[in-house]
Amino acid sequence: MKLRVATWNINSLRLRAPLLKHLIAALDPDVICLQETKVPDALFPATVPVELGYPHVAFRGMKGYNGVAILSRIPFEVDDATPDWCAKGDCRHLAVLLDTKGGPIELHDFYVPAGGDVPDTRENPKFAHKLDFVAQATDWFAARSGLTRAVLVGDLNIAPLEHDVWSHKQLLNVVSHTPPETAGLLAWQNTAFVDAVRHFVPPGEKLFTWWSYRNRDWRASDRGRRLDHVWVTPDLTGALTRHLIHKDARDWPQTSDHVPVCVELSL
DNA sequence: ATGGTTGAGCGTCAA
Repeated sequence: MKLRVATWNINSLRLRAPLLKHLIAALDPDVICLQETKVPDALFPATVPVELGYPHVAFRGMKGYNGVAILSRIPFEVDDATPDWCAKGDCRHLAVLLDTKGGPIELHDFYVPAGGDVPDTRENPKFAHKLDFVAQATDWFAARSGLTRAVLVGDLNIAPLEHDVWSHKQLLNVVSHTPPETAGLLAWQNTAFVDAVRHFVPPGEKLFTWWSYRNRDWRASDRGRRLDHVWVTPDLTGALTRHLIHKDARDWPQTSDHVPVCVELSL
């Protein structure tokens, strides 16, 4: 069977729910993982996924900030035993077991803290939180050695490779591409995963999923970063059939500053 | 070096 998993930082689900039909038309995903839904669970727009053909839904949200959701055509079971990262209760992770042929696929949807502006843990508690979050996630996956049939997606808010940013040199001291962040993210990845998008695109090629709102012409300036990721456990690399970074989404009316990223597996 | 824009929800904070 074919399994397509998409991830998108939607930057307010209620505001941009109408754009999901464009995402579905372009990518035809079986599962959609969202971040920054910015909606408390009690106000989750429950009819939206059903009307789009995604009747299986999980969400973890709060007022104003953060929030993740998984919309699926495939039935799943929610893993309720995931950690409360950094003991903040801030709705940055959902894990489900997808009911796929050949056994369940464990799917993680993460929204890693952005980390504020100053890349110094003493001056900036948000940066410390970001590094702590990545370290805790690293430890948690490291303790689950031998993990197989797992997919991890999300807005990880770190561009780990030199060509994951428009200028490696100019961003080395900018939050999202500093050495402690990139080393931390790669350590996390190396606990159990391979980078499913770089499986298709060589590391020497520029690859971005986010362009700031603060550029008049995002495409012309092209000062992007690859903050959104899809990882798979090594046993699934042979099943990877294609990837899609839907850059055109950055031109949708009133869109997110992130674009959807999608990977297809043939299981 | 600085400023640039957007969302939530009405103060600013977060990104």
